[in-house]
Amino acid sequence: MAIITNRPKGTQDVVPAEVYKWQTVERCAADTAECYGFREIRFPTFENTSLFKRSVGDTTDVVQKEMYGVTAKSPANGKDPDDFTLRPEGTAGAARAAIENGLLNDALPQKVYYMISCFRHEKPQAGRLREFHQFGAEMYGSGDASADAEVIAMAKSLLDRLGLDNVELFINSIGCPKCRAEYHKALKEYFDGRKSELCPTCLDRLERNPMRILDCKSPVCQDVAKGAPVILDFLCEECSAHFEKLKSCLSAMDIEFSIDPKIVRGLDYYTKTVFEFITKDIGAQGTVCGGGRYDGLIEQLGGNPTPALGFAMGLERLIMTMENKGAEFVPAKKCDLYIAAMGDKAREKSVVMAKQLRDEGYRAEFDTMNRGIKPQMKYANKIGAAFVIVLGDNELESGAAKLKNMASGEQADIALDDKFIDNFSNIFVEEMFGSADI
RNA sequence: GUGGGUGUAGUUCAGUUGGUUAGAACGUCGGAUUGUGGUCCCGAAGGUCGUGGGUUCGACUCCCAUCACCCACCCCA
Repeated sequence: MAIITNRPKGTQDVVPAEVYKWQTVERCAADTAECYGFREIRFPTFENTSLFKRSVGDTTDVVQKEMYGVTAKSPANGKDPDDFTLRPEGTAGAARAAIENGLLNDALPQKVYYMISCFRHEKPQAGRLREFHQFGAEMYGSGDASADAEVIAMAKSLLDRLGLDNVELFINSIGCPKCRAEYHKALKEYFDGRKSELCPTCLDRLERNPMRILDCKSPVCQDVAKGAPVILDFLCEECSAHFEKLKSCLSAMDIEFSIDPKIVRGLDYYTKTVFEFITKDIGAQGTVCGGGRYDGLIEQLGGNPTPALGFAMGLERLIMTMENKGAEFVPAKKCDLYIAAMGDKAREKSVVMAKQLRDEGYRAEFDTMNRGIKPQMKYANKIGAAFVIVLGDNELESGAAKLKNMASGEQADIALDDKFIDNFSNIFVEEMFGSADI
């Protein structure tokens, strides 16, 4: 407890005993993305603040009250200090990088994915941290609904591979700027008529973004919202056709979904399709994946007009859902051979042997604690060593030692000559995999 | 920003209407005839009971403040 300072609020340490969970999710995500033709992209942890203001939206909560600014202690040459902020999400940075590096001038569609940490200054709670991690995927160039279907299918596929069948898909369309304007007008008219019933925050929303009222958790507002016009009735012909095509694509792929006209999304760049994968198993913050189409963003950021869409998954939420479900993680690899040694000469030899084994790709360990043989055995057991070899004066003299299989307890003779590693390999493969060929 | 809950060993927790050297389990380290792990047995280390005040002869226990963490609202992954 006498620690100099503890971790910042809303951040998390992942100890070695727990990383395997992260690794299984990260590897599975990368594999799935690449299977669908997405390639990894990397971009900075911080960007110019204006990037987020223009993409995520100046009026959103994320931009208004949740961003972490980054300032250098001393601005260079008396110039104005740079205005950077830690990324609160990945879509903006990925889009900026795609434009800046000319990806969008290459063969379309461009499909990218990323594994990043994001930062939002919120009050932490279950499934919500200030530094959190996202697996995201973005697809640039296609305005067709089959692209929406592909992106959703990829997300679904990852969830399936992780063993998460307790996650439900909800989709909606919030239309293009044209039909949304119509809808906003209708919404505003409706709520204006019932202003007196709305909660204070919703009165505010009425001016800024009336669609958010639909999302309000206050029972009174929900009641008022029940009679509100539905976006789907206001979609223009193109948006409506797009949504229909998406639905039939999903059905054709046997991907189950529900339509939820209340899904609005809190980021300004979305158009047409929006979707969420939600679980009820990890508390109030059950959105494990959220995404949608953002056909106007690339142009808004200075690129050529390019339709685009994507999604992000919260890695800690995924892991929590998996833990809760009892889904399987790929266990961490254990030590292959532990070299127990006694006496100076044997200890010296153990250092060399470990190096040679490691050069051949084996996970070898030896004692650096100067402990007796018994504690060494205990340690070998503790770290899950598959085999242990005991080295002492006797062995060095005779040039042979006992190789112990820790699972069975059986020991076999093994020569300590220059064929040692080959011999060990044979025994290792034989006993671990049951056959001599890998 | 607004509510609610919880703070006792590394971890998970006991601790009776306030009573003297604060306990267990797991973990760590060690021992059980000095060269062999896992089970069992024995032992050791490890806590200013979140922090600061107050009440009291006496506080882990009661009161106040403060901090931290957790959960929920809001928002989102």
